[in-house]
Amino acid sequence: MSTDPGSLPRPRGRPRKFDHATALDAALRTFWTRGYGGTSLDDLTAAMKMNRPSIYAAFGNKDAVYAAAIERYVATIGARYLEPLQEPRLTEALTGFYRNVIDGVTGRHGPLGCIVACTLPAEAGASASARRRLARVLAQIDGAIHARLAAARTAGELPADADVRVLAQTVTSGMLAMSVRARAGATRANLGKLARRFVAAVTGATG
Amino acid sequence: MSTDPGSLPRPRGRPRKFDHATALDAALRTFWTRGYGGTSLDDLTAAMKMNRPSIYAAFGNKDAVYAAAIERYVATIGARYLEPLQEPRLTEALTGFYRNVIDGVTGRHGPLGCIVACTLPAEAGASASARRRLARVLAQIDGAIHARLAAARTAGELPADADVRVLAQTVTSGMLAMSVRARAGATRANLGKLARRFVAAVTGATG
DNA sequence: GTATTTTTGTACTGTTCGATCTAATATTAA
DNA sequence: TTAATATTAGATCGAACAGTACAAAAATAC
Repeated sequence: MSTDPGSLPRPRGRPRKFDHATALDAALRTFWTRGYGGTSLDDLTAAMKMNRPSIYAAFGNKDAVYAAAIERYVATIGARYLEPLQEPRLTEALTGFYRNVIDGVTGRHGPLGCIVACTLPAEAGASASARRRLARVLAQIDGAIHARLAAARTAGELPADADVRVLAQTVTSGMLAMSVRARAGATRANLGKLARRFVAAVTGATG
Repeated sequence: MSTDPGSLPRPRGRPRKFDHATALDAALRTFWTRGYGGTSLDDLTAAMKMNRPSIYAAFGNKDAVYAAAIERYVATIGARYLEPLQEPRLTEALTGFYRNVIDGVTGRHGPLGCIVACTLPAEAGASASARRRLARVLAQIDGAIHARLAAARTAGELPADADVRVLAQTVTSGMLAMSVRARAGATRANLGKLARRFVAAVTGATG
């Protein structure tokens, strides 16, 4: 789409050598692996293939790159986790959710675990902004799952008196735990069993 | 007990100014709050009230202090979490487990969350030893709960075909998630509801 | 062409990092 | 008292850190 002849004319100065999204993905991977404190600007310049002034001009300081990386993770990989929630039947929606989570945290497409569950809590202990960011992301996921469970309750797939707020937090909790376990080296098969247990616990099936 | 007249004679040189356990507790609190990468040796000297050479003589390097702090956490606070598992009835055992977890992670006796769930995963992404340490602690907790669930199954409190291995991982998963949620500011009341849901999910009660 | 604008690449800033060297200090043993 | 021993305290090491100044480079505008 950048080669669209009808798009805006090229800007004035020397053209950028980097692609914003590609560079941010590289930064994401680095923070995801090494955490915030374990990532240096030399690590970032190497991974992003940008020199320091370019990074500062494009993103701000190190904190801002980390924040942008978290947002990128949520908008891309996190969003993929939530996609299966649109499945018509609740059991399949939750099973698909966990399937995508397990696929995302077991290292096939990136580092082990999830950048939110594995690196943000470490920063949240001393940084109020990190704590707020963590709370916001958790609330976002809880909210998305809560909406799906409320719909399931309306559809009669859950008891009318089910506390869907707590159930939604239970589903998210399974995801957080799987992320930490994957970071420790848990196998896909093991996490799959755990996922079935969580699905059964929420839908009420006897697992 | 250090004033016991029958104890060993005082060692030869200048007496130590610090108490080992007290200094380690101070280091634990610091790592727990700020994470490994966020804690500097200046932070440690200030918290432990020891100068650098004394820290190095007593513990080794920064990594060794962190490792000792994790072990101290597991042996003291972590052990307290597991104590209620000795309750005769499974529901009370698990309820007590989560009660102690919530008490431990919501900041009344220390920083928010748990040093294992909130700081170790960040290091585990780039450090094989941290990953092994994380895996070992998780296996330890899973194992303790597994033993309790196996006993409950024998006692008829769980179905004979219950997969107590996965159920144990489910219980631990609840703890991990509560730790991360507490780090983000979750209230005791909220975590209490979540705990009841986890207990019900494992014991089979309809929650 | 020439001027203007924006990015790049390198060198550099002062600071902070983990770790150590050295000497003063405080105890026991003889 | 004297010697031996172990810890404390402060200074200091080279390396790594986050962030920036500055000039060369590469494009557009006129």
